[in-house]
Amino acid sequence: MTEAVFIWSEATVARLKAMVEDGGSASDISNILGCSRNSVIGKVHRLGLAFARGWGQHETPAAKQKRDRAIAVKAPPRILAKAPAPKPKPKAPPAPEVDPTPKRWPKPEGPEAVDITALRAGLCHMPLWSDLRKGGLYCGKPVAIEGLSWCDACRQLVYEARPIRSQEEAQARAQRQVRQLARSGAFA
DNA sequence: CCCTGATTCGC
DNA sequence: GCGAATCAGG
Repeated sequence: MTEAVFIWSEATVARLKAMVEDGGSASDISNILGCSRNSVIGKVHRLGLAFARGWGQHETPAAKQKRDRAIAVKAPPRILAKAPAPKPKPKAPPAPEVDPTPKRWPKPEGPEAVDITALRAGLCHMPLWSDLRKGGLYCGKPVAIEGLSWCDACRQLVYEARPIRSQEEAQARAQRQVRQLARSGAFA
């Protein structure tokens, strides 16, 4: 069995960047990406990036709650108390129109894509796939919650932790998928 | 001792 | 370039 070797692929680096920008800690990111904390710190350093908070600074509870809430876009309204809700429901409620698996990388270009000069709070900060080397376009879609760095679709991409089996296999699969998506017009 | 990020240095 | 070991602050 070939040992799984972690590789900083372009996609992985994009996820790293996004999470760093979002204020994620080295530990958080390493757990999600499946590598060591030192690996994340070292990579961030070599990329010339910086973590949102400085040295030894623990995330303030307020900031953490805000970020956690932003990440957990759904779920907040927990109704544990037996609310005497009137519960009208005169007619069949429409099913949630949320696509459970929007597993597609954002389009390389689009009407909302912005460059670094136009990127601002409230717009999705997700770096767009293959244009990283071309000067960098960002998703630019409005975010759902203030303080959030990405739109829903991009957030799901970033926080989708993948178990690492064979790196070569994973990369080959990813490249195959990208080519197929390109052919099918997913980026068009 | 927990957490955090920073730095070094052999690979 | 990578990251374990080590260092340093909260």
